[in-house]
Amino acid sequence: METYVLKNPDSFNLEHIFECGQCFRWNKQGDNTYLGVAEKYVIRLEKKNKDIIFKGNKTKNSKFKNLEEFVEYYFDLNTDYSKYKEKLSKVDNYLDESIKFGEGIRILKQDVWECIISFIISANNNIPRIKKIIERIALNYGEKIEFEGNTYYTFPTPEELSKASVEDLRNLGTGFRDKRIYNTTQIILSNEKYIENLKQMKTTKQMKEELLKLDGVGPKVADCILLFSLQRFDAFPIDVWVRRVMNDLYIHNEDENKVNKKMIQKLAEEKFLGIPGIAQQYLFYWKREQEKRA
DNA sequence: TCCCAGGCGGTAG
DNA sequence: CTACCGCATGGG
Repeated sequence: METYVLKNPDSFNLEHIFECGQCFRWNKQGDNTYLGVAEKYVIRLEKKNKDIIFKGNKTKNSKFKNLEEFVEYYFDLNTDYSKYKEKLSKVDNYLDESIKFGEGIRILKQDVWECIISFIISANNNIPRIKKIIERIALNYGEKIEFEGNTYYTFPTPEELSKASVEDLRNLGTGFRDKRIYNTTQIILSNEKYIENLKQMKTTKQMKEELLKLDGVGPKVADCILLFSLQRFDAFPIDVWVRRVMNDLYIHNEDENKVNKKMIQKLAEEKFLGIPGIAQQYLFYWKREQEKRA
């Protein structure tokens, strides 16, 4: 078991980070800590006074030297969010308010492969069920990690997941997404450098075109992968919540379902100073929490 | 029972 | 190119 303490961090609120819709494997515990599995680590985060205490354990296959190194990477600690918040706050009162509401949001640097499969599963699905399916995949095909006397499972590698047949995937509750997961696993497995090549591409557009070739990856899923695992802050995933908040604030169409995606995309590009992905997270979190409390 | 959920792929026009 | 439809599954 490893421990790491982050002293008085800026823009770092556990609820904001883990409930803003970017991840599926982090869960709030009864004692207000957050517990999750990421890369080859299982980690518990606890806020103590102004500090964040990380405790975790990993498998032998982690690419990271230690917990500190992983935390620095995964939570993107070298990115200064105050600068983004300052810029976006000036856009208008809505952004200002949503940033005040979710001031502690950070966009995680999640594993690209896990993100691809997770968001393929997200299509026409609800969040509790998405989380359950991902947990079942990890339980059946991932690697064990012991922590605090309990057993956790990593998200499987492409090699590990390739052991699942289409039928196996169906039996995990993936529904019609079974073939998409299977096919995409095969594509990525057949190109050893797929992820590496993707990361090296120069433009977001180039990356997106590549992602769209994968079975089960359309425009929205591709944008989620770009934003949540490839640090493409110019990606702007439009889901029902983003459509709703953009319509409510800027477009005012009677029927939000009739609002054209292209119109929203264009508006985001014009308004959000080249970092619409970050703006999206504040707006998404703000809107969803409002709705939950209503 | 019916409806919906962080879309996508396929097909028709 | 856009518009629509079917899709597995489980919870409300």
